[in-house]
Amino acid sequence: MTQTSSVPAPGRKRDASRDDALRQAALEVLAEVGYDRLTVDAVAARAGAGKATCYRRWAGKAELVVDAVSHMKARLEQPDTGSLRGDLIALTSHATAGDDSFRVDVQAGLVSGLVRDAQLREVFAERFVAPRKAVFRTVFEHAVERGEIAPVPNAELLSDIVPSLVFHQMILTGRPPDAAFILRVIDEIVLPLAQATPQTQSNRSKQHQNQHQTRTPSS
Amino acid sequence: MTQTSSVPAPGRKRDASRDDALRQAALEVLAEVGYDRLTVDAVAARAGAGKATCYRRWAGKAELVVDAVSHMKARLEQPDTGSLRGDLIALTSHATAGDDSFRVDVQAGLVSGLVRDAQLREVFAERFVAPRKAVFRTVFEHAVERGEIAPVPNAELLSDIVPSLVFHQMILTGRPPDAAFILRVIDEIVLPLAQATPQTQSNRSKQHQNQHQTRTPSS
DNA sequence: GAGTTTCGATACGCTGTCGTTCCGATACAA
DNA sequence: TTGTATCGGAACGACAGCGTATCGAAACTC
Repeated sequence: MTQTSSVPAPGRKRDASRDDALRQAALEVLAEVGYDRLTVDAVAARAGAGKATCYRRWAGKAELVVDAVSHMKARLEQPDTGSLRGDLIALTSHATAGDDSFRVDVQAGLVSGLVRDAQLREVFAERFVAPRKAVFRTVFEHAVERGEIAPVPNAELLSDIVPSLVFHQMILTGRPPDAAFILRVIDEIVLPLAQATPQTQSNRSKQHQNQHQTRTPSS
Repeated sequence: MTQTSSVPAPGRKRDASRDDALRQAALEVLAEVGYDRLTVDAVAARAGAGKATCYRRWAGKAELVVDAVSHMKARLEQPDTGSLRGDLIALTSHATAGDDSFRVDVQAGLVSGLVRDAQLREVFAERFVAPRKAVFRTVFEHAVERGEIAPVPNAELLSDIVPSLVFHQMILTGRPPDAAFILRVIDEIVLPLAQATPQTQSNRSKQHQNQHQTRTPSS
Protein backbone atom coordinates (compact mmCIF):
# COMPACT_ATOMS: atom_id res chain seq x y z
CA MET A 1 0.00 0.00 0.00
CA THR A 2 1.98 2.99 1.31
CA GLN A 3 5.60 2.28 0.49
CA THR A 4 7.90 -0.69 0.41
CA SER A 5 11.12 0.90 1.74
CA SER A 6 12.69 1.12 -1.73
CA VAL A 7 11.89 4.82 -1.90
CA PRO A 8 12.67 6.86 1.28
CA ALA A 9 9.15 8.32 1.11
CA PRO A 10 8.60 12.06 0.92
CA GLY A 11 6.24 14.20 2.92
CA ARG A 12 4.96 14.12 6.46
CA LYS A 13 5.03 10.77 8.26
CA ARG A 14 1.87 9.15 9.42
CA ASP A 15 1.26 9.64 13.10
CA ALA A 16 1.03 6.13 14.49
CA SER A 17 -0.65 7.43 17.62
CA ARG A 18 -3.74 8.26 15.53
CA ASP A 19 -4.21 4.57 14.74
CA ASP A 20 -4.37 3.70 18.41
CA ALA A 21 -6.58 6.69 19.21
CA LEU A 22 -9.04 5.76 16.47
CA ARG A 23 -9.08 2.10 17.42
CA GLN A 24 -9.65 2.93 21.07
CA ALA A 25 -12.40 5.37 20.17
CA ALA A 26 -14.01 2.74 17.96
CA LEU A 27 -14.09 0.29 20.86
CA GLU A 28 -15.59 2.87 23.19
CA VAL A 29 -18.32 3.86 20.76
CA LEU A 30 -18.91 0.19 20.04
CA ALA A 31 -19.39 -0.50 23.73
CA GLU A 32 -21.77 2.41 24.10
CA VAL A 33 -24.09 2.23 21.11
CA GLY A 34 -23.36 -1.11 19.45
CA TYR A 35 -22.15 -2.03 16.00
CA ASP A 36 -25.15 -0.87 14.02
CA ARG A 37 -25.42 2.52 15.68
CA LEU A 38 -21.70 3.12 15.46
CA THR A 39 -20.83 5.83 12.96
CA VAL A 40 -17.46 6.70 11.56
CA ASP A 41 -18.07 10.36 12.35
CA ALA A 42 -18.63 9.58 16.01
CA VAL A 43 -15.44 7.53 16.18
CA ALA A 44 -13.35 10.21 14.51
CA ALA A 45 -14.84 12.92 16.70
CA ARG A 46 -14.13 10.98 19.87
CA ALA A 47 -10.56 10.34 18.77
CA GLY A 48 -10.13 14.03 18.08
CA ALA A 49 -9.29 13.12 14.52
CA GLY A 50 -10.62 14.03 11.13
CA LYS A 51 -12.68 11.56 9.18
CA ALA A 52 -10.18 11.73 6.35
CA THR A 53 -7.49 10.47 8.70
CA CYS A 54 -9.72 7.51 9.43
CA TYR A 55 -10.48 6.68 5.82
CA ARG A 56 -6.79 7.00 4.98
CA ARG A 57 -6.22 3.94 7.19
CA TRP A 58 -9.30 1.79 6.83
CA ALA A 59 -11.58 1.13 3.90
CA GLY A 60 -14.74 1.64 5.92
CA LYS A 61 -16.65 1.06 9.08
CA ALA A 62 -16.47 -2.72 8.97
CA GLU A 63 -12.71 -2.82 8.52
CA LEU A 64 -12.21 -0.25 11.27
CA VAL A 65 -14.24 -2.20 13.81
CA VAL A 66 -12.69 -5.52 12.89
CA ASP A 67 -9.21 -4.08 13.21
CA ALA A 68 -10.04 -2.35 16.49
CA VAL A 69 -11.38 -5.55 17.99
CA SER A 70 -8.47 -7.62 16.76
CA HIS A 71 -5.99 -5.15 18.30
CA MET A 72 -7.84 -5.24 21.60
CA LYS A 73 -5.70 -6.28 24.52
CA ALA A 74 -6.51 -9.69 25.89
CA ARG A 75 -6.67 -8.54 29.52
CA LEU A 76 -7.38 -12.07 30.60
CA GLU A 77 -4.95 -13.31 33.17
CA GLN A 78 -4.75 -16.85 34.41
CA PRO A 79 -6.28 -17.04 37.91
CA ASP A 80 -4.52 -19.09 40.57
CA THR A 81 -6.42 -19.00 43.82
CA GLY A 82 -5.60 -22.54 44.84
CA SER A 83 -9.10 -23.93 44.39
CA LEU A 84 -11.26 -24.68 41.38
CA ARG A 85 -14.12 -22.64 42.77
CA GLY A 86 -11.88 -19.68 43.46
CA ASP A 87 -10.40 -19.80 40.00
CA LEU A 88 -13.80 -19.99 38.36
CA ILE A 89 -15.08 -17.06 40.36
CA ALA A 90 -12.00 -15.00 39.65
CA LEU A 91 -12.34 -15.78 35.98
CA THR A 92 -16.01 -14.95 35.60
CA SER A 93 -16.65 -12.25 38.17
CA HIS A 94 -15.44 -9.47 35.91
CA ALA A 95 -18.33 -10.25 33.58
CA THR A 96 -20.73 -8.55 35.97
CA ALA A 97 -21.82 -4.95 35.68
CA GLY A 98 -19.67 -2.25 37.16
CA ASP A 99 -15.92 -2.55 37.52
CA ASP A 100 -14.30 -3.94 34.45
CA SER A 101 -17.37 -4.12 32.29
CA PHE A 102 -15.78 -2.49 29.29
CA ARG A 103 -14.82 -5.77 27.71
CA VAL A 104 -18.32 -7.11 28.29
CA ASP A 105 -19.88 -3.98 26.85
CA VAL A 106 -17.79 -4.39 23.73
CA GLN A 107 -19.06 -7.93 23.37
CA ALA A 108 -22.65 -6.79 23.78
CA GLY A 109 -22.08 -4.07 21.24
CA LEU A 110 -20.73 -6.59 18.78
CA VAL A 111 -23.76 -8.86 18.96
CA SER A 112 -25.81 -6.96 16.44
CA GLY A 113 -23.02 -7.15 13.89
CA LEU A 114 -22.04 -10.74 14.55
CA VAL A 115 -25.25 -12.14 13.15
CA ARG A 116 -24.47 -11.29 9.57
CA ASP A 117 -20.80 -10.29 9.39
CA ALA A 118 -18.70 -13.43 9.03
CA GLN A 119 -15.41 -11.59 9.31
CA LEU A 120 -16.53 -9.99 12.53
CA ARG A 121 -17.48 -13.41 13.85
CA GLU A 122 -14.05 -14.71 12.97
CA VAL A 123 -12.23 -11.92 14.80
CA PHE A 124 -14.61 -12.18 17.72
CA ALA A 125 -13.98 -15.89 18.07
CA GLU A 126 -10.26 -15.33 17.92
CA ARG A 127 -10.08 -12.38 20.31
CA PHE A 128 -12.76 -13.22 22.86
CA VAL A 129 -13.76 -16.85 22.68
CA ALA A 130 -10.44 -18.59 22.09
CA PRO A 131 -8.48 -16.89 24.90
CA ARG A 132 -11.29 -17.50 27.34
CA LYS A 133 -11.46 -21.15 26.38
CA ALA A 134 -7.73 -21.55 26.89
CA VAL A 135 -7.86 -20.03 30.35
CA PHE A 136 -10.81 -22.21 31.32
CA ARG A 137 -9.03 -25.32 30.17
CA THR A 138 -5.96 -24.45 32.21
CA VAL A 139 -8.13 -23.84 35.27
CA PHE A 140 -9.56 -27.33 34.97
CA GLU A 141 -6.13 -28.81 34.35
CA HIS A 142 -4.78 -27.16 37.49
CA ALA A 143 -7.68 -28.57 39.47
CA VAL A 144 -6.84 -32.02 38.14
CA GLU A 145 -3.18 -31.59 39.03
CA ARG A 146 -4.15 -30.58 42.56
CA GLY A 147 -6.21 -33.75 42.77
CA GLU A 148 -9.29 -31.69 43.33
CA ILE A 149 -11.22 -33.30 40.50
CA ALA A 150 -10.89 -36.17 38.07
CA PRO A 151 -9.99 -35.35 34.48
CA VAL A 152 -12.95 -33.71 32.73
CA PRO A 153 -13.37 -34.88 29.14
CA ASN A 154 -16.02 -32.30 28.34
CA ALA A 155 -14.20 -29.32 29.83
CA GLU A 156 -14.79 -27.35 26.68
CA LEU A 157 -18.53 -27.73 26.91
CA LEU A 158 -18.36 -26.94 30.61
CA SER A 159 -16.40 -23.79 29.86
CA ASP A 160 -19.14 -22.54 27.60
CA ILE A 161 -21.83 -22.71 30.25
CA VAL A 162 -20.97 -19.59 32.22
CA PRO A 163 -20.34 -17.35 29.21
CA SER A 164 -23.45 -18.63 27.47
CA LEU A 165 -25.71 -18.00 30.43
CA VAL A 166 -24.17 -14.58 31.01
CA PHE A 167 -24.63 -13.71 27.36
CA HIS A 168 -28.18 -14.98 27.35
CA GLN A 169 -29.04 -13.07 30.48
CA MET A 170 -27.45 -9.95 29.07
CA ILE A 171 -29.51 -10.09 25.91
CA LEU A 172 -32.74 -10.78 27.75
CA THR A 173 -32.35 -8.14 30.43
CA GLY A 174 -30.25 -5.60 28.59
CA ARG A 175 -27.46 -5.62 31.14
CA PRO A 176 -24.94 -8.12 32.50
CA PRO A 177 -26.17 -10.28 35.40
CA ASP A 178 -25.11 -9.69 38.96
CA ALA A 179 -22.47 -11.58 40.88
CA ALA A 180 -25.01 -13.75 42.68
CA PHE A 181 -26.23 -15.19 39.40
CA ILE A 182 -22.73 -16.17 38.35
CA LEU A 183 -22.13 -17.73 41.75
CA ARG A 184 -25.26 -19.82 41.35
CA VAL A 185 -24.13 -21.05 37.94
CA ILE A 186 -20.74 -22.01 39.32
CA ASP A 187 -22.03 -23.69 42.46
CA GLU A 188 -25.10 -25.39 41.04
CA ILE A 189 -23.94 -26.33 37.57
CA VAL A 190 -20.26 -26.13 36.76
CA LEU A 191 -18.79 -27.41 40.03
CA PRO A 192 -21.17 -30.36 40.45
CA LEU A 193 -20.47 -31.44 36.89
CA ALA A 194 -16.74 -31.05 37.24
CA GLN A 195 -16.65 -32.91 40.53
CA ALA A 196 -18.83 -35.79 39.45
CA THR A 197 -18.05 -36.48 35.81
CA PRO A 198 -20.65 -39.13 35.15
CA GLN A 199 -19.21 -40.77 32.06
CA THR A 200 -16.75 -42.89 34.02
CA GLN A 201 -18.74 -44.41 36.84
CA SER A 202 -15.51 -45.82 38.23
CA ASN A 203 -14.31 -42.47 39.55
CA ARG A 204 -17.37 -42.16 41.74
CA SER A 205 -15.13 -43.26 44.59
CA LYS A 206 -13.10 -40.10 44.15
CA GLN A 207 -15.90 -37.90 45.31
CA HIS A 208 -14.59 -37.41 48.80
CA GLN A 209 -13.91 -33.76 48.02
CA ASN A 210 -17.58 -33.01 47.74
CA GLN A 211 -17.29 -30.93 50.86
CA HIS A 212 -15.54 -28.30 48.80
CA GLN A 213 -17.89 -25.35 48.72
CA THR A 214 -20.97 -26.93 47.25
CA ARG A 215 -23.08 -24.64 49.35
CA THR A 216 -26.16 -23.06 47.89
CA PRO A 217 -26.49 -19.25 47.94
CA SER A 218 -29.47 -17.83 49.73
CA SER A 219 -31.39 -16.72 46.62
CA MET B 1 -59.33 4.17 18.83
CA THR B 2 -61.49 3.69 15.74
CA GLN B 3 -65.03 3.52 17.02
CA THR B 4 -66.81 2.33 20.12
CA SER B 5 -69.97 0.93 18.49
CA SER B 6 -72.03 4.02 19.35
CA VAL B 7 -71.89 5.24 15.75
CA PRO B 8 -72.23 2.57 13.02
CA ALA B 9 -69.13 3.95 11.31
CA PRO B 10 -69.22 5.17 7.73
CA GLY B 11 -66.98 4.26 4.84
CA ARG B 12 -65.16 1.14 3.80
CA LYS B 13 -64.32 -1.40 6.50
CA ARG B 14 -60.77 -2.26 7.34
CA ASP B 15 -59.67 -5.55 5.86
CA ALA B 16 -58.58 -7.62 8.84
CA SER B 17 -56.69 -9.97 6.56
CA ARG B 18 -54.19 -7.18 5.87
CA ASP B 19 -53.18 -7.16 9.53
CA ASP B 20 -52.27 -10.81 9.41
CA ALA B 21 -50.54 -10.49 6.05
CA LEU B 22 -48.43 -7.60 7.26
CA ARG B 23 -47.57 -9.30 10.54
CA GLN B 24 -46.59 -12.49 8.77
CA ALA B 25 -44.51 -10.56 6.25
CA ALA B 26 -42.81 -8.71 9.08
CA LEU B 27 -41.85 -12.00 10.73
CA GLU B 28 -40.48 -13.37 7.47
CA VAL B 29 -38.40 -10.30 6.72
CA LEU B 30 -37.28 -10.28 10.33
CA ALA B 31 -36.12 -13.87 10.06
CA GLU B 32 -34.28 -13.16 6.83
CA VAL B 33 -32.46 -9.88 7.41
CA GLY B 34 -32.81 -9.13 11.12
CA TYR B 35 -34.36 -6.26 12.98
CA ASP B 36 -31.97 -3.52 11.93
CA ARG B 37 -32.07 -4.35 8.24
CA LEU B 38 -35.82 -4.72 8.24
CA THR B 39 -37.57 -1.90 6.38
CA VAL B 40 -41.22 -1.03 6.39
CA ASP B 41 -41.18 -0.85 2.60
CA ALA B 42 -39.93 -4.42 2.36
CA VAL B 43 -42.61 -5.66 4.73
CA ALA B 44 -45.40 -3.88 2.88
CA ALA B 45 -44.10 -5.08 -0.49
CA ARG B 46 -43.95 -8.68 0.70
CA ALA B 47 -47.45 -8.47 2.10
CA GLY B 48 -48.67 -7.05 -1.20
CA ALA B 49 -49.87 -4.03 0.69
CA GLY B 50 -49.28 -0.31 0.54
CA LYS B 51 -47.14 1.43 3.07
CA ALA B 52 -50.05 3.66 4.02
CA THR B 53 -52.04 0.59 4.99
CA CYS B 54 -49.22 -0.32 7.29
CA TYR B 55 -48.93 3.08 8.92
CA ARG B 56 -52.68 3.21 9.32
CA ARG B 57 -52.31 0.29 11.74
CA TRP B 58 -48.99 0.78 13.48
CA ALA B 59 -47.16 3.90 14.54
CA GLY B 60 -43.87 2.74 13.07
CA LYS B 61 -41.39 -0.02 12.54
CA ALA B 62 -40.85 -0.78 16.20
CA GLU B 63 -44.57 -1.14 16.95
CA LEU B 64 -45.06 -3.30 13.87
CA VAL B 65 -42.34 -5.75 14.82
CA VAL B 66 -43.37 -5.87 18.45
CA ASP B 67 -46.97 -6.59 17.48
CA ALA B 68 -45.96 -9.18 14.91
CA VAL B 69 -43.83 -11.02 17.44
CA SER B 70 -46.47 -10.85 20.13
CA HIS B 71 -49.08 -12.27 17.75
CA MET B 72 -46.78 -15.11 16.75
CA LYS B 73 -48.22 -18.51 17.38
CA ALA B 74 -46.66 -20.32 20.30
CA ARG B 75 -46.16 -23.60 18.39
CA LEU B 76 -44.72 -25.11 21.52
CA GLU B 77 -46.49 -28.26 22.53
CA GLN B 78 -45.89 -30.14 25.73
CA PRO B 79 -43.86 -33.28 24.95
CA ASP B 80 -44.81 -36.55 26.62
CA THR B 81 -42.50 -39.32 25.56
CA GLY B 82 -42.48 -41.12 28.88
CA SER B 83 -38.90 -40.30 29.81
CA LEU B 84 -37.11 -37.14 30.86
CA ARG B 85 -34.49 -37.59 28.19
CA GLY B 86 -37.08 -38.12 25.49
CA ASP B 87 -39.03 -35.07 26.56
CA LEU B 88 -35.94 -32.90 26.61
CA ILE B 89 -34.92 -34.05 23.16
CA ALA B 90 -38.39 -33.54 21.76
CA LEU B 91 -38.48 -30.09 23.27
CA THR B 92 -35.13 -28.89 22.01
CA SER B 93 -34.58 -30.72 18.74
CA HIS B 94 -36.62 -28.24 16.74
CA ALA B 95 -34.01 -25.62 17.55
CA THR B 96 -31.62 -27.13 15.05
CA ALA B 97 -31.21 -25.97 11.49
CA GLY B 98 -33.54 -27.26 8.84
CA ASP B 99 -37.10 -28.28 9.55
CA ASP B 100 -38.86 -25.89 11.80
CA SER B 101 -36.14 -23.29 11.96
CA PHE B 102 -38.41 -20.35 11.26
CA ARG B 103 -39.01 -19.67 14.92
CA VAL B 104 -35.29 -19.84 15.59
CA ASP B 105 -34.53 -17.52 12.69
CA VAL B 106 -36.97 -15.00 14.07
CA GLN B 107 -35.18 -15.13 17.39
CA ALA B 108 -31.82 -14.61 15.71
CA GLY B 109 -33.24 -11.71 13.74
CA LEU B 110 -34.49 -10.12 16.92
CA VAL B 111 -31.10 -10.17 18.63
CA SER B 112 -29.85 -6.95 17.12
CA GLY B 113 -32.94 -5.10 18.27
CA LEU B 114 -33.13 -6.67 21.71
CA VAL B 115 -29.95 -5.01 22.89
CA ARG B 116 -31.41 -1.53 23.03
CA ASP B 117 -35.19 -1.83 22.67
CA ALA B 118 -36.71 -2.50 26.07
CA GLN B 119 -40.19 -3.04 24.71
CA LEU B 120 -38.91 -5.60 22.26
CA ARG B 121 -37.16 -7.37 25.12
CA GLU B 122 -40.39 -7.42 27.06
CA VAL B 123 -42.39 -8.97 24.24
CA PHE B 124 -39.59 -11.38 23.46
CA ALA B 125 -39.46 -12.55 27.05
CA GLU B 126 -43.20 -13.00 27.09
CA ARG B 127 -43.56 -14.75 23.73
CA PHE B 128 -40.43 -16.88 23.56
CA VAL B 129 -38.84 -17.22 26.96
CA ALA B 130 -41.83 -17.57 29.25
CA PRO B 131 -43.66 -20.34 27.29
CA ARG B 132 -40.45 -22.27 26.93
CA LYS B 133 -39.77 -22.01 30.64
CA ALA B 134 -43.24 -23.24 31.45
CA VAL B 135 -42.89 -26.27 29.22
CA PHE B 136 -39.50 -27.08 30.69
CA ARG B 137 -40.83 -26.87 34.20
CA THR B 138 -43.66 -29.23 33.38
CA VAL B 139 -41.21 -31.68 31.81
CA PHE B 140 -39.24 -31.77 35.04
CA GLU B 141 -42.40 -32.06 37.09
CA HIS B 142 -43.55 -35.04 35.03
CA ALA B 143 -40.19 -36.68 35.56
CA VAL B 144 -40.59 -36.19 39.29
CA GLU B 145 -44.09 -37.65 39.20
CA ARG B 146 -42.79 -40.70 37.35
CA GLY B 147 -40.19 -41.10 40.09
CA GLU B 148 -37.48 -40.69 37.52
CA ILE B 149 -35.73 -37.91 39.39
CA ALA B 150 -35.92 -36.16 42.73
CA PRO B 151 -37.48 -32.69 42.82
CA VAL B 152 -35.14 -30.17 41.21
CA PRO B 153 -35.07 -26.85 43.05
CA ASN B 154 -33.06 -25.11 40.32
CA ALA B 155 -35.13 -26.34 37.40
CA GLU B 156 -35.39 -22.82 36.09
CA LEU B 157 -31.64 -22.44 35.87
CA LEU B 158 -31.40 -25.89 34.32
CA SER B 159 -33.98 -24.93 31.73
CA ASP B 160 -31.87 -22.02 30.62
CA ILE B 161 -28.84 -24.13 29.82
CA VAL B 162 -29.95 -25.59 26.50
CA PRO B 163 -31.41 -22.39 25.07
CA SER B 164 -28.42 -20.39 26.24
CA LEU B 165 -25.90 -22.70 24.65
CA VAL B 166 -27.93 -22.90 21.45
CA PHE B 167 -28.18 -19.13 21.33
CA HIS B 168 -24.50 -18.71 22.04
CA GLN B 169 -23.55 -21.19 19.39
CA MET B 170 -25.87 -19.54 16.93
CA ILE B 171 -24.32 -16.13 17.45
CA LEU B 172 -20.78 -17.44 17.24
CA THR B 173 -21.23 -19.59 14.16
CA GLY B 174 -24.01 -17.71 12.43
CA ARG B 175 -26.33 -20.70 12.31
CA PRO B 176 -28.12 -22.97 14.77
CA PRO B 177 -26.11 -25.95 16.05
CA ASP B 178 -26.71 -29.48 14.87
CA ALA B 179 -28.66 -32.15 16.69
CA ALA B 180 -25.53 -33.84 18.03
CA PHE B 181 -24.58 -30.74 19.94
CA ILE B 182 -27.95 -30.55 21.62
CA LEU B 183 -27.75 -34.24 22.49
CA ARG B 184 -24.40 -33.68 24.13
CA VAL B 185 -25.77 -30.82 26.22
CA ILE B 186 -28.68 -32.94 27.35
CA ASP B 187 -26.66 -36.05 28.12
CA GLU B 188 -23.58 -34.44 29.61
CA ILE B 189 -25.05 -31.48 31.43
CA VAL B 190 -28.79 -31.33 31.95
CA LEU B 191 -29.51 -34.97 32.71
CA PRO B 192 -26.61 -35.51 35.13
CA LEU B 193 -27.61 -32.39 37.03
CA ALA B 194 -31.28 -33.31 37.11
CA GLN B 195 -30.52 -36.82 38.30
CA ALA B 196 -28.05 -35.81 41.00
CA THR B 197 -29.24 -32.58 42.50
CA PRO B 198 -26.34 -31.80 44.80
CA GLN B 199 -27.76 -29.07 47.02
CA THR B 200 -29.47 -31.48 49.40
CA GLN B 201 -26.90 -34.06 50.24
CA SER B 202 -29.60 -36.10 51.97
CA ASN B 203 -31.21 -37.18 48.71
CA ARG B 204 -28.02 -38.84 47.57
CA SER B 205 -29.59 -42.12 48.58
CA LYS B 206 -32.27 -41.62 45.98
CA GLN B 207 -29.86 -41.95 43.11
CA HIS B 208 -30.67 -45.55 42.30
CA GLN B 209 -32.12 -44.48 38.96
CA ASN B 210 -28.74 -43.47 37.63
CA GLN B 211 -28.94 -46.22 35.07
CA HIS B 212 -31.38 -44.19 33.03
CA GLN B 213 -29.67 -43.16 29.82
CA THR B 214 -26.54 -41.54 31.15
CA ARG B 215 -24.58 -42.83 28.22
CA THR B 216 -22.08 -40.59 26.48
CA PRO B 217 -22.33 -40.02 22.72
CA SER B 218 -19.32 -40.97 20.64
CA SER B 219 -18.05 -37.45 19.95
C1' DG C 1 -76.24 8.87 -5.69
C1' DA C 2 -73.49 11.45 -1.98
C1' DG C 3 -70.19 11.14 1.39
C1' DT C 4 -66.68 8.67 3.74
C1' DT C 5 -63.08 5.41 4.55
C1' DT C 6 -59.79 1.89 3.11
C1' DC C 7 -57.30 -0.18 -0.52
C1' DG C 8 -52.55 -0.51 -3.32
C1' DA C 9 -49.34 2.38 -5.30
C1' DT C 10 -46.38 6.16 -5.82
C1' DA C 11 -44.12 10.47 -4.87
C1' DC C 12 -42.31 13.63 -1.59
C1' DG C 13 -39.63 15.82 2.26
C1' DC C 14 -36.73 14.88 6.00
C1' DT C 15 -32.94 12.91 8.31
C1' DG C 16 -28.86 10.29 9.04
C1' DT C 17 -24.80 7.98 7.37
C1' DC C 18 -21.36 6.99 4.10
C1' DG C 19 -17.35 7.95 1.64
C1' DT C 20 -15.01 11.80 -0.89
C1' DT C 21 -12.97 16.13 -1.39
C1' DC C 22 -11.24 20.40 -0.21
C1' DC C 23 -9.02 23.59 3.13
C1' DG C 24 -5.07 25.82 5.82
C1' DA C 25 -1.60 24.23 8.85
C1' DT C 26 2.13 21.20 9.92
C1' DA C 27 5.98 17.88 9.40
C1' DC C 28 9.48 15.89 6.73
C1' DA C 29 12.88 15.03 2.62
C1' DA C 30 15.59 16.75 -1.01
C1' DT D 1 13.27 26.75 0.03
C1' DT D 2 10.44 23.69 -2.55
C1' DG D 3 7.63 19.77 -2.88
C1' DT D 4 4.96 16.32 -0.82
C1' DA D 5 2.08 13.86 2.47
C1' DT D 6 -0.01 14.20 6.63
C1' DC D 7 -2.92 16.48 10.19
C1' DG D 8 -7.89 18.21 12.09
C1' DG D 9 -11.89 20.12 10.39
C1' DA D 10 -15.64 21.03 7.45
C1' DA D 11 -18.42 20.72 3.47
C1' DC D 12 -20.15 17.99 -0.19
C1' DG D 13 -22.95 14.57 -3.09
C1' DA D 14 -25.16 10.19 -3.01
C1' DC D 15 -28.09 7.12 -1.09
C1' DA D 16 -31.35 4.68 1.98
C1' DG D 17 -35.03 4.56 5.17
C1' DC D 18 -38.77 6.77 7.67
C1' DG D 19 -43.14 8.73 7.91
C1' DT D 20 -46.56 11.66 5.27
C1' DA D 21 -49.33 13.03 1.46
C1' DT D 22 -51.77 12.10 -2.61
C1' DC D 23 -53.85 9.47 -6.24
C1' DG D 24 -57.77 6.64 -8.54
C1' DA D 25 -60.39 2.60 -7.45
C1' DA D 26 -63.22 0.02 -4.47
C1' DA D 27 -66.33 -0.78 -0.46
C1' DC D 28 -69.60 0.66 2.73
C1' DT D 29 -73.41 3.76 5.06
C1' DC D 30 -77.05 6.79 4.64
